[in-house]
Amino acid sequence: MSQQDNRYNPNEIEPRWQKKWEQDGIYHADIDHKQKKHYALTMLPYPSGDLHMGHWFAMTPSDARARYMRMKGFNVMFPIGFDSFGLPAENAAIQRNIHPKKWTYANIDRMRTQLRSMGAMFDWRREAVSSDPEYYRWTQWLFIKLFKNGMAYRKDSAVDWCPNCNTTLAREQVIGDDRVCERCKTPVIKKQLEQWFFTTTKYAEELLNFDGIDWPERVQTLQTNWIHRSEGASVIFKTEDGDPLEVFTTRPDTLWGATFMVLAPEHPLVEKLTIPERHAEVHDYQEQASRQSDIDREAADREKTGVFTGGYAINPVNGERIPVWIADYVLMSYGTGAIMAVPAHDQRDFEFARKFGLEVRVVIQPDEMEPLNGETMPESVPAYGTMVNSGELTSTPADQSLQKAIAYIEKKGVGRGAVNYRLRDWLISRQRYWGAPIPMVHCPECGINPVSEDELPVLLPDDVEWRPTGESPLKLHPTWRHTTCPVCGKSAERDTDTMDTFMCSSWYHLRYLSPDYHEGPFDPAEYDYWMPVDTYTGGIEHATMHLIYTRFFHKALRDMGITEGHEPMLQLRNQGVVLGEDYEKMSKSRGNTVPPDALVKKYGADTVRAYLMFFARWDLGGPWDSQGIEGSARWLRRVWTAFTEPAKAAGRLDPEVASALRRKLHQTLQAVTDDFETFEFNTIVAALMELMNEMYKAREQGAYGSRAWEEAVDVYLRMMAPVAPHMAEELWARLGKPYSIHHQPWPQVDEEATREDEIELVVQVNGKLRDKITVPVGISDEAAQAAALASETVQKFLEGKTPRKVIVVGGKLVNIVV
RNA sequence: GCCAGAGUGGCGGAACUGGCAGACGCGCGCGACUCAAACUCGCGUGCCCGUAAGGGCUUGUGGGUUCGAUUCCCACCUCUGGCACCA
Repeated sequence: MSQQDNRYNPNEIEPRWQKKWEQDGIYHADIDHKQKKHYALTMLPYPSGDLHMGHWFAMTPSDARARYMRMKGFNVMFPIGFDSFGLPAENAAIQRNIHPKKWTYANIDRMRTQLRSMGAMFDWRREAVSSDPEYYRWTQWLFIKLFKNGMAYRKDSAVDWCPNCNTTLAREQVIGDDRVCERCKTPVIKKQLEQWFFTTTKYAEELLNFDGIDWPERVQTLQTNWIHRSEGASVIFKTEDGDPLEVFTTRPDTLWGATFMVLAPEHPLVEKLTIPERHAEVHDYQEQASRQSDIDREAADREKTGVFTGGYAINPVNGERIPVWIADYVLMSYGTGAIMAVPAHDQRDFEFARKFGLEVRVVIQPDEMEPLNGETMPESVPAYGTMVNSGELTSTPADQSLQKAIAYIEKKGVGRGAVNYRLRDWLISRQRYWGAPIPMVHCPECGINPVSEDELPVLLPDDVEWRPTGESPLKLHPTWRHTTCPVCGKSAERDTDTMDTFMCSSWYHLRYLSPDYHEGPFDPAEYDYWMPVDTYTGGIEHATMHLIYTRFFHKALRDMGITEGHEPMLQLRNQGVVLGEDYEKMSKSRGNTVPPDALVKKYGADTVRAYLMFFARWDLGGPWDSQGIEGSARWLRRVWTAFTEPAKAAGRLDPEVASALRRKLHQTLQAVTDDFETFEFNTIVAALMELMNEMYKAREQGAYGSRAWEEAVDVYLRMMAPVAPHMAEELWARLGKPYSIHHQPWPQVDEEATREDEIELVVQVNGKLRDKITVPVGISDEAAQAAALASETVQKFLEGKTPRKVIVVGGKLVNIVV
């Protein structure tokens, strides 16, 4: 072979193997009941145009892990697809006057090529594209199923609206302190609209339960906080007219301290409660509140505002007549939109009471405090204490007050213990074009009914004006919305909204099972074999969106008999974010993006993969370092040289060197195996680098060509195959080993070989390292102690004093205390 | 304010169950190869004092437990993320 042929040339090697793997279908995952299955899933990408570093960082370690599992003997399915409905396609259409479909599918084509360049083990036969009619047909079918089972419903309410995207958003898609749109970061506003919702709240309690799934603590916390369960009581007050006015409270033991009530300005009873003299004022306030953005309205430090309706309500525990106010600090969207105000024990109510001169009545007296005085107290006491001024319950101690209060209201029939959640139902309607049409028909006679299943999919028309007007583009289409009622057959109108794209991604893991299946969303045989997903990888930013939706979806489908089991994904692992070299988030506007394509061209995919696994902890991510990648490139070149060029120092091999090589090899194998299990990719590469350094030394000491060397090469290539699949395959082939390395089993650790026969005994005097002595493994504690005391250096530090105590840590360390 | 997560050399990061802090890599320094540069290879590289031998210090800060703490406990500081007038 010429010098030229021998050089490591990833640009020649990588496409060649990719082509061969594809031709041979070596990554096809088919049902095989003789093998244990492993469904490895990486979050599907949105086809935004180019694969960026974030995709590589998410996918290549996931791929390496999937490859490892395959070598461990699992039948691994690692599918890929595209979450291809969504706003960017429309925005591109508007900016560049190109059809969203054309833009999307061109991007998909480009990204397929880029994804192939990663050399991942994707089974492309299972690719699913959510904007394909054969995909969204089933998205629509699932919508209808949910509707028929009472889990999709319409509601008129104040919803979040993004004025830039011109569409409604789900509560989860409004983010941060300043309540901005998840996609475009524009502050959202409220609009009163009738929209479709899914009953996610029905599963609030179950979603809090993570038993049986191995998900990061962090995600569990985020979801738990998001769902925000609070325990308390629901209590029915009555207006003077006798209308029930239900409130939720976490402190039913403070009911006797309720000195007024506050309703959200939008509360339906406001109109009726308001006396004529107050009508104008109340109306003005309602107007003002409705115009305010959520940012203003929900700013916690804002001074309380509100107006008195002139109406009164009756406190059911003591029959007291208390004034009813409206204020924007009470939200229509949480609880019942009405609260009982207990100013003595709630800071918000306290501020409100002081501002408007309302009574502050103490009903809880903390045991360790001076008696509280409602008139003079400077702030509320959100307390734990003995009940006072509370009728029959006066003197109830703190630890029983809640329970007694609930029993009391239940006995009186004015309320009951209740649980409330912050989680809202999932708003699914979007007033945009590039999404799955909601398969419902509005008939003036028969109401709203689903399209009959055999007419699915309700196709998205190509010829629309997609400019965002605030109206659904489908509504503006001259003919599309006109149809006939599936019930009476008379003319009727289609729903012109499309679905939130999170709906498409809530079940894509099921479509991967059988993307060409026509009898249902997935083939039950495939489902039975592959589901649930064993390992799911993706970004943490989806914790309260996609990951809640997909869990909800699975549970809803389970209750309809479509899926089985309680959870769709057993194990979840999150990767962090690759930052730019300036430590800032990579973005085009900052100009700090690093294009993976250029790096692949310069270094090869294997180097890019290796560096992405090596440069940071996978779960944390970190700043890119364009010099750092040289280290990974160097490593691979060293491997190449070590395995392709004969050593200069061939010859006799010292048995010591051979067993040291075997020891290091099997120790590394142990470490690499452990790290694959725990997703610690950076130390996998580090361990392989370390072993290579040792192998270089052994090579120069005559190990080359020996049995130990052959074993090391064989095991080394298998270990690196998940990380650098192309180079491993190429070297494997050059060494005349059977195709393909990716069909080889993961090597077995030889425990015997990992054992050291000598150790360095660490000797400390008063906890400080003073000497290291080489002793045989398995040395007795007595012998270790004797050896330590015999050390000259130790004697020097003992300064003739007698040891007070000697601690021997078996085969590791001796600490002499004087 | 509440709930998570994280603070380790010039930099990215390592360290199993409380036992050699700084693996591996980047960068840097010295050397080999080369006419030269790049590549490659070898050696060194936490900080301070010291010519050296050697010594002292060191995992955000301050305490504690322990023979011994990056690791456990308490308090605090900083950063990141989430939630926040949620009754």
